[in-house]
Amino acid sequence: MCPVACMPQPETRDRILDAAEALFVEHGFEGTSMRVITRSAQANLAAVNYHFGSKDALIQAVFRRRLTALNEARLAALDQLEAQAGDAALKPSRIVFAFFGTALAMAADTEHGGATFMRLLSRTYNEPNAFVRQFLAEEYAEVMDRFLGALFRALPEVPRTEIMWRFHFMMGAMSFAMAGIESVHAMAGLPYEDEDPARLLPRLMSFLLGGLRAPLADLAETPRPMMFDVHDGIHGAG
Amino acid sequence: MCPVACMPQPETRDRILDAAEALFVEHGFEGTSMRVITRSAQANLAAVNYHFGSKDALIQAVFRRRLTALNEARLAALDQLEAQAGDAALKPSRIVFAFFGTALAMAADTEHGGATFMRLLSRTYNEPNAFVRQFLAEEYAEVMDRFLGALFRALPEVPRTEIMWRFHFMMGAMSFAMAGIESVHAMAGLPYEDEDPARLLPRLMSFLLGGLRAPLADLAETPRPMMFDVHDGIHGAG
DNA sequence: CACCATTTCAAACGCCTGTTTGAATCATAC
DNA sequence: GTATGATTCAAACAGGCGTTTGAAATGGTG
Repeated sequence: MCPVACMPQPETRDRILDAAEALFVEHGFEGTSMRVITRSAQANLAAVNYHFGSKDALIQAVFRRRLTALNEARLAALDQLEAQAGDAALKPSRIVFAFFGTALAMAADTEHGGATFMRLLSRTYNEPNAFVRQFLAEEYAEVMDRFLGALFRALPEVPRTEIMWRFHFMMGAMSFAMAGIESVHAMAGLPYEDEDPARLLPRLMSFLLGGLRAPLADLAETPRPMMFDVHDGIHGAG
Repeated sequence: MCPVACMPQPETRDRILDAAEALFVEHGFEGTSMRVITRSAQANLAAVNYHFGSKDALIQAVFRRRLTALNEARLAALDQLEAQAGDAALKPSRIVFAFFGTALAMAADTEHGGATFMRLLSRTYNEPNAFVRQFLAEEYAEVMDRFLGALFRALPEVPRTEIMWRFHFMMGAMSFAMAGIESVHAMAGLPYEDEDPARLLPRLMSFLLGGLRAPLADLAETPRPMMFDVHDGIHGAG
């Protein structure tokens, strides 16, 4: 029998989690077979089903291992903000920083695997797999609720729909930031120049806050003519 | 023999392309089998290999069918800008609009399948599958080169690396814009409210230009203390 | 009509998938 | 030493995968 004291888990479990995390980033969930995972983790094929029950449960475990900590850190940062502010209104930039700065702090942690995980997480936000999507939605529910609510209160004059969209846009920018600049270099046919990851946070924050503070779009002022030219161009070519 | 009465059903090739496009959006490339594609297209299983050669070739065909037109429209819009400007410098906002406005114009075209395709394209930008990634990079090479070059010339005082990063961030925001607001509603546990897609373009453009015009980040002014608090929080919890 | 290229079709191919099984191994407790 | 539960292991399972095959059906042309 194994008493609660023997928490030092057999390391097989963790080796599998590490291997799966790295392989999922590289080849996606469906593109990564259990045989590749277990071989990479130097474990037996049946070990995944023994320790986790199924491949889907393994995917959940990979996320839960780090996502719980990340979201708790986010909530803690928001708690601290609200405690400091007292009854005063929170600055939107502080709220944004509490959410995205926390994520980038984990992404900058290359030693404990946080960087790998954040690349996986950002790539998974729009995962086609329905099971993964619902799982992520549940994991994010509380954090989203708290941060959107804080932004609603901080920007009472801005329509809530507008705030949700801008938060969505910010998530997209962060997602691509996590993925790295390599794709831009590749698509532009440029050689890849290594970047200092420490510069990513200020770069992204500056961009995010610029977008958040941008004047609200006035539908009447949209430059329609060019829009329609382009539209016709697409139809003509297609 | 098929009399005139029987509907002029689109050719098998096109039915397969349409079915594959829609299914790829929903379940990804690896999650969509040839059997599901051909059944959905009401075609024989062997039809894909007959018409396209392989599943990979089908994926390429799905993209090429619309991506070529999209990128040609983008280049045409940039050509027009440069012709109008003559020797004068281009306004960065115009360049951004030529790139992203064109994409959103296609995304707004729900009747010809442009909307479906743009959702697929935006999700595929960070595809793990190496084959798809390289194919996309090649398809994008010329457009990326032209637009980045235009931005470099329009913003000579801004470091090129900074411009590339911001362009990357903008791509991320657009990618999530294409995916729709549903995920935010789902993650926040809110009911999904249908949105007017016509409002998406001004919303996104306002955000993108706000981000593009944001002051350049000053590394020295990064709010370090909070950053480290959060960082420690993550380590402590993990 | 026959001819011929194009397209469809059912069936099979070999390989890979996630999962299960039952025995072997290990570590600990009595 | 032996009993006990946890873990590993090789082997097999049923089923799905992309692809190939060769014959049947189709449609236009001389």
